[in-house]
Amino acid sequence: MPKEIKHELEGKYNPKDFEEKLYEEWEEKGYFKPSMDTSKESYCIMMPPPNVTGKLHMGHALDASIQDFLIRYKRMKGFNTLWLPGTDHAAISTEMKVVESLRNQGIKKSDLTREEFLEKAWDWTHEYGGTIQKQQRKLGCSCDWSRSRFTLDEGLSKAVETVFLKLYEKGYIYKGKRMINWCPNCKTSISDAEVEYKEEQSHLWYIKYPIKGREGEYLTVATTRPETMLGDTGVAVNPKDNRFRYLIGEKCILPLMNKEIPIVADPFVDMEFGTGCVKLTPCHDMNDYQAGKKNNLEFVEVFDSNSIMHDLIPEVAGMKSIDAREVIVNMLKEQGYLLKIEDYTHNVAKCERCKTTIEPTISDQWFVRMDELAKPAIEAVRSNKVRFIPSKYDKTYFNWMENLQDWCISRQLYWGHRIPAYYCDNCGEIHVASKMPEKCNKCGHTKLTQDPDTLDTWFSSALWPFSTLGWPNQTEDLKTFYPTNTLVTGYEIISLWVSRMIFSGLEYVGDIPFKDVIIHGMVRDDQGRKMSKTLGNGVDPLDVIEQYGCDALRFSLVLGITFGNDIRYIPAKVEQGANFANKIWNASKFVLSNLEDYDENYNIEKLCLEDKWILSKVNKLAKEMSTNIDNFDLGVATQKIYDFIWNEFCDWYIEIVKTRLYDKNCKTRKEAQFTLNTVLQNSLKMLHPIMPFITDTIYTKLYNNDESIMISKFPEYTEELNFDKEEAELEKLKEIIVGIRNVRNNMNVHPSKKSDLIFVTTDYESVINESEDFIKKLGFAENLKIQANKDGIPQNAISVLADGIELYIPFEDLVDIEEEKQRLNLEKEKLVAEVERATKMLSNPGFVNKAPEVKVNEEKAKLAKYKEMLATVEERLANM
RNA sequence: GGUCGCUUAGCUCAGCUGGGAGAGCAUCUGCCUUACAAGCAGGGGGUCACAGGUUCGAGCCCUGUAGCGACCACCA
Repeated sequence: MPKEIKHELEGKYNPKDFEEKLYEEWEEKGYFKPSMDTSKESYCIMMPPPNVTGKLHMGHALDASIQDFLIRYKRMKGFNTLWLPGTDHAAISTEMKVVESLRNQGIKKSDLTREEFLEKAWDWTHEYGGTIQKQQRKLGCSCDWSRSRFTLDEGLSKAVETVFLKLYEKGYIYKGKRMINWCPNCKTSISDAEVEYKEEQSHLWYIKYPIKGREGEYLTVATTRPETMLGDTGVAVNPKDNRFRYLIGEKCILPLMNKEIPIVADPFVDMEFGTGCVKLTPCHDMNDYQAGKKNNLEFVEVFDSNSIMHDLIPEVAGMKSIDAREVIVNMLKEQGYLLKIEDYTHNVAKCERCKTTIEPTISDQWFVRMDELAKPAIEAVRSNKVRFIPSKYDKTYFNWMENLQDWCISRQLYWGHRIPAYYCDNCGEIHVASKMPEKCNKCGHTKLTQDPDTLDTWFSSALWPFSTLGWPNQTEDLKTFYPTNTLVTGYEIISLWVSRMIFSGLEYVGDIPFKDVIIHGMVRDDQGRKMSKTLGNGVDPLDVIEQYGCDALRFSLVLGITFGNDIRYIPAKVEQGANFANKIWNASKFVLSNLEDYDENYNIEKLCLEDKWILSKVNKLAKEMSTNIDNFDLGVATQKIYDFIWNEFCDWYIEIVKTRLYDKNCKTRKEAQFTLNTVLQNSLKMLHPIMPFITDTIYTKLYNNDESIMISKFPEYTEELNFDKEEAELEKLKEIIVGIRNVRNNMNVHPSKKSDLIFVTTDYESVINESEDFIKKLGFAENLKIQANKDGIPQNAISVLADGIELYIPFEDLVDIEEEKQRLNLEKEKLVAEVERATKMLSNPGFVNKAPEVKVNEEKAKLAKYKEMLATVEERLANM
């Protein structure tokens, strides 16, 4: 039964009246779910999962606007469309927040058992997490919430475990001692990507290291961390450094420890910096670690993971390392080893989460060997199976993938996927399995303990494109939607996430995870600064929606967007979006109010010039927009539909057609109504992926049989609605009308003052006759006259010229001869310049011979036209 | 330090494989014309960072310079 539709819009444009309600309706009706019609091509986007702890920011709004644009477009194009949402457990980030909330209750993490802590963490997640998904609804995201996933849920954990076991079997996962970034506050290893550098004021301490067997000779090393000198096991110089070359292979004496350590050569040493000699502390510095391994140096730990000094010398044993520094510096000074102290500013590694200074530490961790995994992933992009848009990000990707270190995947956290490894309490044998083994398969001992560590949060997000579809099970969803089509994300996680999804998909599922990767920039404030808490310049998208509506925000984010570059959040652009929405609202209100007697029995043969013009335009636009969107030129597509609706449909067509609507007896009234209804509908459809709410609200009031614009068909180009001739003719009339407006504006004529219009033309008589009504209205005219020559035109009439039509406006009382002369002279000047330019181009043999013929002909036509117009102007001037 | 990018109207930005410089906002002028003053009609405003080069022709291609930015690496 068809529902009762009121074909009218009430009140002013107020997005709050309908946006939220409409979203609920869409969701209820199941429009967000894929059709699962397998005869149709499928289209799938996996939403980059925001952190459960996250709060919606402009970056999300941009991300969502782009993805929803593509999804709604493809859905309307008939694809079996899935946009799958979800959230990430965000290991360290969430754990920190939970720890903080416990602290506020007076509970320390160490007071709780692992199980108790996890219980608290889940409670916290259920209470505070997931608000971001509620917020995403306000953005109009048409994702299938019934398929929403969480990286810690059962299915995804199963995928994580499967991958871990597979990689371990293949020998790609191993456990080993390596130097990692240790955060003494979070008490976990963190990845390079989670380290940030901050400039800090410090000192350089210059210390004397005497050379063994050469009385009085010594090397001077400069260090920012004198306390680590107790763990020095070598001194390095550059092999090309002539000052020290003779000492390579010799030994020097480590002060305070009285220990012989070797002098080695290593090219990493910068001869220009400091003294050119570097003390090597392999346990507490990345470079020293590498150099230590290369040169087979001893590894001596100076302090433990809590920064408590080991008992290397009794004076500092048990102290915090930072306190030990003072003691050691004093001792060096007293014993005459300290040469000088210099002020020095340098970059210090900090934990991204808690801002604590990172301690490079050697520790037992799990790693993934990357060499074999990287190869096919590099090839996938090189062969264009996976495409970056814009393509310049290929380089970022290759640069990262070709210089990969093994990936440290273990974290000393509770919140995450626990590593499925079990150690025999007796012999220490490692068992990697999905369940705790009954007994040790080496010694038969029955007591085993699971590894306490969890996995890096990126380990699970790397599986996102297929774990969300049910992998490792061969589900219907997996078959239908994998590989997915488009990934939309920012450049900051190409290396952390995108690259890992690519090698994961290839390795585990045997196919790329997605075909196109759209990389958008960051949303910055109106001055180009990053939006940050500390600057307080962040703009909350929800506030913007509250003020202007979701449609306006979405419009502002995609208008003119070019991928790869950062964009600025400009409030004026949101206003532009709101104004646009308001314009559409009012235009639609007008259209609907003139459609009350709409009936479908219009006569297609009776379509007027302007009807064909606008139908032809909207028809072509459908093709252009599709091409643009298919090429991911979303900004261009948005600009085009905006221009069409405002500058063509509203400013011209509606104004033109008013005379036919107001006259109830007009013979072509029905055709006007048909055109209005059709063009408005098609425009709304094309705009829908950008501004979903207002378009559906209006669409359902118009005359059609669709339940919602969401499930209607995107307009397709059809040859039947291509009217090139009529388009050109109407453009000519527009030119004339603009000419009339110009004249009147220049002369300051009040709109209420009407005049006659005298057309001098032979070719356009029928066109002008047919369009008489609107030419009169838009041209402020009382009467129209058409004649083949200039007979009887008042001396002081003002001329307007268009290609093929001459128009005279007899402003008897108003025309000032001098003014008109001036105007004509200006016109003449312009035309002379045009003729000169065209002549010059056509007399240029290079142009005539080498430019495409079309261009040359175009230029010839222009020249002829300008010459003709110039002759007319000159004649008029002569007659004055 | 390595890599990539940016510089176009007062502001924020478009400008596709080279073929007469565009939008929005701001500004100026005239209009409350029965959808819309959150509007309508018109106007002004640009040596396309600078210097060379290629070309018949350069905002667009090449080289260099200056300023800005991002990513990666990180210096004891």
